Amino acid sequence: MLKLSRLTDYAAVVMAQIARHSQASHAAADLAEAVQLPHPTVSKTLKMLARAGLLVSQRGAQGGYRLARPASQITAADIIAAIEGPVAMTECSQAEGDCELVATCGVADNWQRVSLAMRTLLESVTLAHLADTAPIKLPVQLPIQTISLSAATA
Amino acid sequence: MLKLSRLTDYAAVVMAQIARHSQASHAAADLAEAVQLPHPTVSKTLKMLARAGLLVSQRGAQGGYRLARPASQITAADIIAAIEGPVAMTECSQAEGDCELVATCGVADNWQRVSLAMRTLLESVTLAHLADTAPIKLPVQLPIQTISLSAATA
DNA sequence: TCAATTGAGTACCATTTTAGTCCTGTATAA
DNA sequence: TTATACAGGACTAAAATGGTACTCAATTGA
Repeated sequence: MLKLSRLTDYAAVVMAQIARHSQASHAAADLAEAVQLPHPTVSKTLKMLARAGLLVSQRGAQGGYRLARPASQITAADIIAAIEGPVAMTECSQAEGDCELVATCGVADNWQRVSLAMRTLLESVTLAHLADTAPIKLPVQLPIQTISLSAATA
Repeated sequence: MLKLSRLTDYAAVVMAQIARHSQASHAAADLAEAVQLPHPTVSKTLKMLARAGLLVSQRGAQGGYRLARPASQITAADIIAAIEGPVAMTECSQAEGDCELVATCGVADNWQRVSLAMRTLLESVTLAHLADTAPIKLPVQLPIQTISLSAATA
């Protein structure tokens, strides 16, 4: 379904939770309680986010996690990449030359372009947007016209 | 990695192959040969595409598969949906009310908007685009500006 | 009417991915 | 120095995915 994995979903929720109180340090246990998810799973998610450089961790008493940079500078693509790896629609859009079907495939190039457009879209959504309880406005009818796909659009 | 499943990838390749010779009927075995993939897998993919109404099948000698409608009227979203189900980023963007974490989640609405934008993007890419050996031009820098995400864009 | 062709359907197995748990180690602050 | 809290890794269970095999049904044409 081209879905995010559950862990990625958790990551977004947890990040949003932290972003809403970005001054404080958040212990894994507190976050787990706040979002009603199992401790170990939240903990694992936090570790992945920290390793990806989106969070900084502080050990010891009064320690916890904080955003590594302002919420407006963390994108949805960052969060997804932290958990699932780089956003790419097909095998061959990640690393080129691995697919032995290139000759008969014939759609690789175009998939990569679509993939790129999706990545760009996800990069345009920031954590600040996600954490905002007021819904972001997405003029969803737009892309059809604005993202020109015809070869004529040189 | 927000990746397509391998079967979906196959589906796109096979559809493109059919689209390039849309007059003829294509036997599963021929297609498998053309795209260098195992027969049974291609066969399975074709059946899913046919059930989704993207292909029509003809049994018996000289039978095979043909496009149910012109390639320009079949979208990437159609193909993905045929194999993986509807494009949706999170559990709750498919059917509402199933997630018992709504209260603590706080990002559901915004994810749904992002999801919708992605679906729109995929709907704007047609099989005709994919099958075209000439790469489609995607002005990938555009969306950041054009797809306004700020709440100010009422 | 019969045989060859070709898709339909189903059941099944192997593999991989995903999710979740647990345990031990280490850094920090009070 | 002790309680707190993250780090890391090993491990298990469950689910999704991918692939195979086999049988049935429909169509064509000799």
